[in-house]
Amino acid sequence: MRPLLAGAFAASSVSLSSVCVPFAKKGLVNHLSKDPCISQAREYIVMDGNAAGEGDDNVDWNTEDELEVENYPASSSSSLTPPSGDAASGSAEASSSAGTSHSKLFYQFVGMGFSEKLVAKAIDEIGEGQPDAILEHLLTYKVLQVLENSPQEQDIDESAVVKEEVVDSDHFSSDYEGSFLDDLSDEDSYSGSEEVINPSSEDKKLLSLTAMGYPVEGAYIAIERCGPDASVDELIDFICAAQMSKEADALLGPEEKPRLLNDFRKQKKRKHSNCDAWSKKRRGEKKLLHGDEEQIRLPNPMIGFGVPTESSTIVHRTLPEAAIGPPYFYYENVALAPKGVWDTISRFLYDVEPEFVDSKYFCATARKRGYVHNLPTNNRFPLLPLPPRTIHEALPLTRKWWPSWDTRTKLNCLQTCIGSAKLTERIRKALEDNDGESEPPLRIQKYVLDECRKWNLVWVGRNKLAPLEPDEVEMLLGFPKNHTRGGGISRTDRYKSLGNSFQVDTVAYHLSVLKDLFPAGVNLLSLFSGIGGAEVALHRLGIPLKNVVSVEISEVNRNIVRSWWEQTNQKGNLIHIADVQQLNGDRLEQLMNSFGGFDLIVGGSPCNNLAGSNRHSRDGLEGKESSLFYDYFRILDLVKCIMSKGH
DNA sequence: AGCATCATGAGGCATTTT
DNA sequence: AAAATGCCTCATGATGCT
Repeated sequence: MRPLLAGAFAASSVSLSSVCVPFAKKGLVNHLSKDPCISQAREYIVMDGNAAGEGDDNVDWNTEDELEVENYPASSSSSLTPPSGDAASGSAEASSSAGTSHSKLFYQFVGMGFSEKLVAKAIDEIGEGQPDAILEHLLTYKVLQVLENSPQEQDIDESAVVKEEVVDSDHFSSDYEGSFLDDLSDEDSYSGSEEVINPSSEDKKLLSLTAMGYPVEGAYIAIERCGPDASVDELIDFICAAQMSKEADALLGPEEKPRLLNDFRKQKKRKHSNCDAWSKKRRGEKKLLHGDEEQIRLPNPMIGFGVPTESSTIVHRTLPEAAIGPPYFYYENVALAPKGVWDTISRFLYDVEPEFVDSKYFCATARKRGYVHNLPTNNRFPLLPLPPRTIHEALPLTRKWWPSWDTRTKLNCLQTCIGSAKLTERIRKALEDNDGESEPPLRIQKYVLDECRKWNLVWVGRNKLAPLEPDEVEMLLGFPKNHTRGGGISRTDRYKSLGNSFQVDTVAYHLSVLKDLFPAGVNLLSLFSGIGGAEVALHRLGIPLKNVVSVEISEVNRNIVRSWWEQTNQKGNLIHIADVQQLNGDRLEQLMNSFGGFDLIVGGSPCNNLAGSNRHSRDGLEGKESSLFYDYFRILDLVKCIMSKGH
């Protein structure tokens, strides 16, 4: 069910029941009722000016022209340049605002598997303020449509799919039909003729359940697990049982000792096996046994597909067809995201298994991150010289004051804030109270160590602890000294920009395989560039940067990258773009035409709604900033389409 | 307005104990 | 098994200063 889905939006409109499921599950429905995307949509309507009142007809993004535009990222063959010539040459404001207005709520529903036309219509009729109502509407509409046996909408969708097939035929080639059928049938139909029948019954059950007040996601999961033959009563039983024993998830792991890699591959094999064989029955059994859906789990130790220091077995992996480049892509975010986030990310990014790596295997500080990429994994090599691997090596001056009872050898994750002076003062007082002894009491040791670990404090004097200096953070993360210094950036912003950045040695190790592949250099699209972690990594690897399109919202960060670019005597071109949401297909195509496409797309989208340190708005992938992940996917998919079109 | 400073837990996994 | 404990986390918002 997966490959096509991520491959193009159009695919998601094929079959509601099979495609919609993964996106309707955990969190999405709930998150939709939160405000970020909705408020943005509201803002847009207000700004748009022509939405006088709640009228259905006045919202211009539902006109036919706009629908044409909406379709272009999906059915790319029809037009990557919108059909209306004036749209291409139109003002930047007009085209970009039309693009951004759909990017959140609209794309979320489209991502759930509803056709763009349906979604636009539903949003138009109901309004952005009631996402749940929109969802219900979409489900109801789909069911009614099937019941009434009016294939109009489906005809439209299928035609869209046919277009897609033409475009992506080289990607899917012989595999295409298999995965496509997989997508359509998924759970049941052994022959294409049943496709219409069974989904309808499932949808009917779904509608019944939701009408009875059961949550949509629960109903979906129940149907998925109990199979299409289950009665409504059975489904209700399942939902109740699931609610009563939520801890069933915990059973997921024990016997599957091997790391995530193996789990994941097991899971994936079924998808790539022939479409007929792996029956829903088998799948249902497994899922019933294990409680909830299979989830991506973090490996232990967190060394991904291998790190230079740990002599591990060489890992081979098979990428899903849809994931294979060009271009190469590399996506990064925090490993310890809320449940289900990485499942969603992986699903969008062509079902590529995330590589979870802790940078403590590369340097003196921990940094647990997940990387989704389609790069080769053999013959990687690390940056030289190897960075210091312990605190003592990295910060030799602290050794003199480091007490024996502080057994830390690695720092914890470098974040965006540092410990306060009040805190280090409190610690100093507590230590001085027992200064006569050779060692402070265990209770004090415990207190001090807890604070040291929490705030990454280091010993700079007798009883004196301090947070790291910005240049020390630069060094630990693999950036050149003073990389973020000067040029109008404040100290606070330095910590923030650094805390949000890559660990260069880690990323460079992954990107090192590109050196042989692109001896003449790469064209790089760098989304959410920040302070240029990817650029620095490639440069230090000795991979020439030919053309770099860097998208970064923060002006101080852009200045940092610009400054670095000039100081390192780059021969290529650096093009800065501020807002990732303003980057549309036209602009991309224009850029790519000028230098022949991108070789690599790198990006780490905002983590602040995912990170554990966030007390206020850890809203998950649908959070205000973290939902920009969907723009990474959107742009990556656009580039893929454009690249395949060009060849 | 910009900057620095400070206080503010929960979620989730792993490990240990009961 | 189940409960308790340990441990870690690319942060936000309020406040006061210049």
